[in-house]
Amino acid sequence: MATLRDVALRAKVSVSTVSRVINNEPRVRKKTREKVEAAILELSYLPNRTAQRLRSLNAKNKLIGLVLPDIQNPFYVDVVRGVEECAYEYNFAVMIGNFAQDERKEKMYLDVLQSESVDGLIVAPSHGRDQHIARVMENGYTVVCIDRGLIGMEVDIVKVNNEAGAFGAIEYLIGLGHTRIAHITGHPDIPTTAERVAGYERAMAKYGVEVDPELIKSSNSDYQSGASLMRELLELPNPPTAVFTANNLLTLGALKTIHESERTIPDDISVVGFDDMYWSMSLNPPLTAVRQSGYEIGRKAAELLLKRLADPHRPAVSLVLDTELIVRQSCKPR
Amino acid sequence: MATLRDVALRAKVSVSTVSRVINNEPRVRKKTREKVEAAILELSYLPNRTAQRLRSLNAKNKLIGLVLPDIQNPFYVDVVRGVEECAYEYNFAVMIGNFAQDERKEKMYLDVLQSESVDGLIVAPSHGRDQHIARVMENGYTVVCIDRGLIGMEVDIVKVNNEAGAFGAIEYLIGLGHTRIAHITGHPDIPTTAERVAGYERAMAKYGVEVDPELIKSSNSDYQSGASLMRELLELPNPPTAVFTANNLLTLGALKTIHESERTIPDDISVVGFDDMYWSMSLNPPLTAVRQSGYEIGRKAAELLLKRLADPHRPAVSLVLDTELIVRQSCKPR
DNA sequence: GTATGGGATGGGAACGTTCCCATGGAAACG
DNA sequence: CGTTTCCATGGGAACGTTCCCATCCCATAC
Repeated sequence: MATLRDVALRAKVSVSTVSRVINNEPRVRKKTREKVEAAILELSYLPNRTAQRLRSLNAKNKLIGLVLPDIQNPFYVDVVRGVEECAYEYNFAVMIGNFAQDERKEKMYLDVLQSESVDGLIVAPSHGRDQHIARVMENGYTVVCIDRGLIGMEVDIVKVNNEAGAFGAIEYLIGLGHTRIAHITGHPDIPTTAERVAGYERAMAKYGVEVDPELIKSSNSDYQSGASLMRELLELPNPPTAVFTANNLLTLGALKTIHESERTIPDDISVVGFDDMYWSMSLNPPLTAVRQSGYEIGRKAAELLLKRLADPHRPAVSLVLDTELIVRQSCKPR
Repeated sequence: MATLRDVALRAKVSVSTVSRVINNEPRVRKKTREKVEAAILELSYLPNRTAQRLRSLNAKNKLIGLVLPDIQNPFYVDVVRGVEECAYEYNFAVMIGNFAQDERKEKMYLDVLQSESVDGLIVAPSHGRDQHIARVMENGYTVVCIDRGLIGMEVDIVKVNNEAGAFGAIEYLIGLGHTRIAHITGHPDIPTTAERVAGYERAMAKYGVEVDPELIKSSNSDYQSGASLMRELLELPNPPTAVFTANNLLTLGALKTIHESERTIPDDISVVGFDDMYWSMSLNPPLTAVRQSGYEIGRKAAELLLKRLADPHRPAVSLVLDTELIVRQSCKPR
């Protein structure tokens, strides 16, 4: 591949001048610039980003890292879209690491991205006391957290009001006359889990509905867990009449179990899921869900990161977006 | 961040020696190695991959690029998983570019990844005569194509037998007594589209079912197109009794339209989709689909790439995986 | 005409590595 | 004991940029 030097030789100018041209610096005579541009075209020269990055310490790398817990989860796919679209507009490239809820893998990706000298990172911490991310911040990297905060750290956060979202879902179910409302939650260490449980409990308390501890189930935040926890609930001597699932994957898993058990929704059991998907209305039945826009979260996070890159001394911001209850047909009055 | 030099100073050895340690070269005395390792730990040193990459021309960068047409499509998410898992095992990092079916964006990501001096690329070409990818190969990069080939190029390919997959789906529908079978296909320029249409036509021909051209619809390969093409089909004076949708997104879009029109599947219309999803059984009704394993495709592609990196002179391989018809409940005898 | 200034350009160090080559010393051999 | 060999280590150039500094040229002011 052609280098700066090749272009310089071809255009009969110095390396410095070519560098100035590709960086759009004003101090280049029009004629020179044209000569250089011609040479660039002829050699189909591409700046070597590796060398650029090695050399410059300013935010010129045009690369941001995105570290996600689970790319299988459609929610995070939306986040990717949001981040990417914003980054693209500003000519930033995005490097994605998917750690699949595996903390070792998370650390590995964090290390790799630091080694790549990214300008900044957008991360969904595996839990609130994520040491690895704290370490990254100590190393001077700009970080924006999504979905989950970081305890005791001054850091930009974009998330959703999980407590209120869950509260709304439960309130809705209670309004339909349900009292035996189960909650399939995510992994207990994930901050959003606690927030969603809190919303559940607050709603139950507000309407004086007793919380039966055996109706709150948790293990992991994945499809398998959703399926198996739902099975446990259905096998209870006094099974729930409604279930609130704490994320996408859990919802899908729970639906699978319910369908396998030959029960029908919402006649036998009502379902509200956290996380909406664009194809939720094609589910059986069209799913009533608490929508949080992954796209919006991703986009805002990227904007925040880019802004902070421009002004590192801006105080940390905590952006809490609202959720919306999308009522479809998976719930029925009791 | 600590550099090689810092570590060298701390361990009282030369930079070269430290470099040897981090590259596991044998020619280092045990005592020296331990000294260096201690220093690395104390300074929590991370090799700067940017500098490593700049310097070394061998396949030591441990970075592969993955360029995908649409990360919204669950199929490609599975591909990502497959690639990533294989890469992780070999300590490679993956850099993902999602070009959202936008050729300009595709070129941008291809350029960026070249500029990043990746070791190799896994790409799903936007179409069979993709000039951009050809250019990348001319530049000497190792490329593996997935899902779609590259006309007239000696390149590794991992794909699925689309023609046979489609054939099987149509054969199944004909076996149920359907004759007015619509086909909602993807973008006409995408090679897989043509292959799937060919399978459709071969099946129709084999069983002597007349092909009504107005039942073959195409525009783009996305959710919106699926929805609107399905609408056109339903508005036909003599609507189809079955529909075969050529991918994931088209299927979901078509389902949306059918549900909105208050028709029921499979009573009013039977549906077979290309692409299975882990939650297909939770759709309304559980979807009959042609399964292709994105995970397997991604994994094989990564293996092929890594192998070729080790042996650049290996002749190009074309891996064609089989599809499988998963019969659920979205079809009914006519 | 000389001095002053500023815009355009070139030269070269530096970024953090790798890798070739040089060097020193211990072991092995006669 | 001297010579050879080999292993462990160090020195320093190179990778392709950026950016500081120096230089040169030309215009303007005196």
